[in-house]
Parts: sequence; C-alpha cells; structure tokens
Amino acid sequence: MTQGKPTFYITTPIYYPSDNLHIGHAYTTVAADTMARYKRLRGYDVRFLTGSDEHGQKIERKAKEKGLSPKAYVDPIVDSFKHLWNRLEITYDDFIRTTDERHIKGVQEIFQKIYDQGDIYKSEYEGWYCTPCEAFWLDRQLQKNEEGAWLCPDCNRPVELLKEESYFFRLSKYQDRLLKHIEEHPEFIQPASRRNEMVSFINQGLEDLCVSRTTFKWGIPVPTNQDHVIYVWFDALSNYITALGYGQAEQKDYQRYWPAQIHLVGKDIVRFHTIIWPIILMALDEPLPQKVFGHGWVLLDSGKMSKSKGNVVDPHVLIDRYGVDALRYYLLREMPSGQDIYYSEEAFASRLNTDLANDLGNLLHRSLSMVEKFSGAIFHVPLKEAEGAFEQEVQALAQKTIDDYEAYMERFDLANAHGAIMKLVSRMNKYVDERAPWALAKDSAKAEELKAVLYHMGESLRIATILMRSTMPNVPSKIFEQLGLAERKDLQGWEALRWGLLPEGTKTQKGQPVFPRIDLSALRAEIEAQAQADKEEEAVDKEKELKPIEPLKPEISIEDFAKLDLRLVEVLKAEKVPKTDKLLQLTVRLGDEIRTVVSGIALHYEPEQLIGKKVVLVANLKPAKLRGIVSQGMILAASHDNSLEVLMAQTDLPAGSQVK
RNA sequence: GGCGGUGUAGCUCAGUUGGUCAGAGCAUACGGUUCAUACCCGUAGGGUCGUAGGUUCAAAUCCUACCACCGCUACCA
Repeated sequence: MTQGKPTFYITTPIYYPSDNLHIGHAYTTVAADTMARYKRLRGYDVRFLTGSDEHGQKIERKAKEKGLSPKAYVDPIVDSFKHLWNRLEITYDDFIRTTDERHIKGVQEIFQKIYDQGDIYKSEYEGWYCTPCEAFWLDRQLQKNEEGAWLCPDCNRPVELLKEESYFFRLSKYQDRLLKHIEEHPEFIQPASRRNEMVSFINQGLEDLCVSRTTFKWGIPVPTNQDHVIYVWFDALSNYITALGYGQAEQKDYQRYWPAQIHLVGKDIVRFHTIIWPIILMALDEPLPQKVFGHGWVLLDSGKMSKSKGNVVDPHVLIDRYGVDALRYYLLREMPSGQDIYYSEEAFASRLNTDLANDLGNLLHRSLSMVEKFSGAIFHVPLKEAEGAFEQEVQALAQKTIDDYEAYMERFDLANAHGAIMKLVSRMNKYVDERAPWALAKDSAKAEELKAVLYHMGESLRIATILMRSTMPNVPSKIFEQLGLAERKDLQGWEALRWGLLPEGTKTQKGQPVFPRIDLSALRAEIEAQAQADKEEEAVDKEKELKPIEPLKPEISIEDFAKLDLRLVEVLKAEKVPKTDKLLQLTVRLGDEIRTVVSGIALHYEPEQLIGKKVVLVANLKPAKLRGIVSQGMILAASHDNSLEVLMAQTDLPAGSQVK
C-alpha cells in the first residue's frame, strides 16, 4: 500500500509523568506534528512517535506517598498527556510507554546484546545523586553552596553520596567514532551552536556511563541480574527503536522506518541524544538518526518554565480561549529556530490579531464580500489579456511562497516558513488596494479586469490555505468551504499548489470570520486583574507554606561532632575576590591569630556588612586554595532556596570562643 | 578561568563572500481608502549598527582590546 513511498520518521521526547504538561511541551509536540502533517501532505510514508517515560525513583516515591502502585499512579497522568495531544490534534502514529511490554522486552534485548559483547561491564559506582532529578553527577559537575553542601547542577538541591554495584556502558570506547561521525555529518546536530558545544564536550573526554541502579525497583530489570534496574537514559532513549519493534519478534516497522529522519528535542537534552544515544546505536551496530534538532525553550518573564517552579501556562486554557489553530500557529510562528521565546498572553493575542484576524481572516472575508457584491458570489477565470503587471507579480510571489515555505520546512525553520505564508497574505491585501475592485466594478469596460482581480484573491487564498494545513487542523477546511471548494479535495492538497486551478464558476459561501479579533485592552485589564489576584494569593500561600526540608544526613556520634572545632571570630576585613561572583575574602581574628578565609557569600553580603561582626568559623578545617587564595577555615551560614544568612553572635563574646 | 555565541530604530529581530546594508514586523503619529473583523494601504520616526582603537579607497560586515548578556565546560571548603 505505502510501498515505494519515501519514509519519514519523526519523534518527540517521551515526557515524564510527574506533573502536568505546559506550553513548552506543547511546542515540541506541535512542531513535530506540523512536520509530520507536512510530510504526509507531500506524500511521505510518515511515522510520528511520542510517548511517556514512566520509570524511576521519583515516580516510585510519589506513588508510594499516594499509596498506589507506580503504574496506577502514572496511568491517569499518561491519559492526561493523550488528552492534551488530542485537544491539540496531534496526529501521532504511535504512543510508546516505557512500561509497555514491547519496550521492556526491547530494552532488555538491547542491554543484553551490548553486555554480551563486553561494552557493558559490572563495577562499583560511588557518586553524588540528586533524588528529585534522578541523576548521578560527577564531582566536577556539582555546585557547592555557601555552607559547603554539594548541590545538583540542574535543580540546585543537595545531592547525596551513594555507593552501589552498577553496570557501566563503555562510552569512552566509541568517543572517536562519534566525533568523526559528527564532523562528517554537519546536519546531525542542529542548530550548529549545539553541535559545537557537543564537540567540545566530547573533546574533554567521555567517561563510562552508569546504566543501572539498585536504589529503587521501579524500572526495567537487568535481564541477568534482577537486583538491578536499567537506568534512565538507556531505558528512555531506546524507545525510539523499541517502538518500531527492535528486539522483538516483529521488526517490519524497524526495517522500514529506522533510521529516524529527526529526533526533535529540547536543548536541555541534546547531549543525551547526541552522545549516549548514538553510542548505544553504534554498540548495536545500527545506523544513527539523521538529525537531532534541539529547539529553544518557551520562557516566562519569571524565568524558565519548569514543574518545580510551578509557573506553568496551561495549554488547555489557551485552547479554550483562542482555539487550537491559533495556539499552534502562535507557537510555531514565534519560536525562532533554535532560540528561546518569552511567552506572554498579550504577545500571543497580538500575533493572533495581526496575522490571523487582520491579515489572513480579513483578506478572506473582504475577498468573499467583493465576490458576492461584484460577481454574484462566483469566481470567474479571467482572460489572459486582463492580467497586468500586478497579476504577474502576485503569481510569481505565490510560487516563491511555495518554494520558500518548503525550503524553510526542510531546514526545520518553522518561524520563517510561517512568515513566508504571511508575506503572501500581506502582499494580497496591498494588491486589493492597488487594484481597487470597487472602482473596477463601477466601470463595465473593466469587467474582465475585475474578474482577474477577484480570481487572484481567491487563488492566493487557496494556495496560502494549503500551506497552512500542516499547522492548522481546523480552519483550512472552513476556508475551503467559504471559497466554495469544500467538495474539491483535489484542489486542497500539495499537488494542487499550482497557480490557476481555481475552477470557473466556483460558488463562494461567505461565513463568519474564521479568526475573530481579540479585544486587547480587555485582555490587558484581565491580565492585570489576574496578576493582582495571583500576587495576593501568593502572599497568603507563602505564609502558610511549610516547605519540605532537605533530607537529614546519617546519624553521627558525639565523638564525630567533637572532631569539629568551631570558633567565634571577628571579621577585620572583607573584600570581593576579583573576577568572581560569589567569593569574599575575609580576614578574621581568632584570639590573636589572624586568618584568611574565602567564603562564597558575595551574592548575599556586601563586604562592609561583615566588618566587625563575630561569625562562626570551622577552625580546624584543612586549608584549601580557592582562586589562588589559601582559605584557612570556613564560615557557617544558613541558607534556604536563594536566601542566605551568616550566623553571627549577638553579644560581645571574645573572638576565639568555642562554639559547641 | 576555557570554548562558543550575542549586543542593529521604543519592542522583537533580518542583515550572504566588506562598497544603495542602515532594513522588516509590531507599537506610535499623520494621511488615504471603503470591499472588509475600527480592517486594509501609504508616509514619518532622524537608530554614533555595545565601547575604544586598527586594517582598507570603503566596515554593522575583517582585526585587537574592553564592557554587558547568554550557552557549554571548569572552579566556587
């Protein structure tokens, strides 16, 4: 049936069901869907995959808190994913869950194969683990906060030191091959800035990757060792091929669709997709995907959107308010290729008004009004002689628009692809003005010219609407209907992207405007009111809220504590360490001894605020060099989130007093 | 600290290999039109193209230094 057609396999990341999805996820999936629809329209045999990444300690814990099995906890969340994708009219061909039997089987096959050939080996892993992020971090990746606790570089929460027997994947063995591949295939990592980052990352040397865990159970067991669970990236990335049947009995789809044309991912996970994943495939001796495209983030004024910050924008609300077509258009039109955008509802509404309501919607509406008034609601094919320079220009631009759109889409430059369509629409509005059909209508000698003008308006709209079909699931068919082409499916497809197909006698059916204008001033007022309400609510919440504290460290004895020698010291001098953000160099007095201490508190204290104060020093800490300065001890401070306070004595105890 | 990137009109940004490159869209002001969803069309705004040098007949476009911001990476007792 579809034999012989070129295939196009596109994927989104599989999303983690720990919270609701926000418009950032919506962007990724809408972008992939638009590309999938575009390729289908162009006649490709498309396979579009999305899914959910359901394993891991975090899910296990959350489920336990709710008294549910992990699967039972995750099921409704996964349903909510599918519900959102349905509302956004995402036409995925397959939705893979990492809890699917097919995936589990496939991952175990993959793991076993690589293990058997010696690229996975058992060793012992000791490392810093961030529970919320479910990630181990290398020493050199960690950040240290002001009181010396190691922090996760991702979420800035404290990490724990864990030791366990683990399986390791020999990334290092494939390092050179990977680098060579990246250099020989410049299109493999897009955009180029990401490629450069990955190249420099690889050049620093890859360390073998820990690919199993024993600290939790909720995952895919290592086939030959049930104490171990296969860890996140090995599990998650494999979805792209297990969904096609890899490692299972039926591999027809794998034969057909692999390698993928594109993995669309957020820029934060480019590294995993361009280093770990290709190396897994190399170890399997399978071909690599053609392209990994790392898109930017949808940002809010208050910072990156993330689940933990809670500042999400609910796509459902936006769909209710503006409709799916408008939301999809906005996201794709505004996000510059590979860059971030700042989302605001006002910008969204403004874009909707200018592009869709004023330009496209209004062009349709005014065109049909004129056809009704001047031509009895019928399009006529004009005589060639009636076409002048303006008509030539319009026809040429229509063809250029098609070419540009296709060129941009091939480069995954969705913003410019949509911009190209709007250029045609804008030109047509100007064309109407230039040709003034209402004037032509008054002169019976210009009847043929009038036909030509109306025809060019209709034909441009038909072409622009075809180009919008990949983006907009609903409105195009309404436009075709109003143009009188509802029954002519043959004039709505990619093969109909040629000038002059609008048939003689087409009867228009003007309807309601397809994109109603948004009242911006009302919206601004509403946003204002909402912001005010949020603020008040937030203030109340803040008072009530008891944030969970960081987990306690293991118990110690009094002897352990006695090893610490804490002393009160007087700060004599304080100055910023040059070329650092966080470091202050303090000169402190301990009895009659003068010491230098470097402390990472510059973000919270001006040097003057500390001079003369009595602070607590870990006096017997082994000295260490920081930025070339020997730090003889460490100053104690309390911190929470982004606030920090250095502990100070309130009375006039002498410098050198013990703290215990 | 290393590597890379960015800094152009009020806002968002285009500007290939140096010579109509000083631009587009939005916003604003004024004018026009009436077919249209107070829409569309036109005109204007005088932005030292981050700063300071340099190369060149000629630089937003090349070089150097510096400043600011961003990304990756390292460091942060």
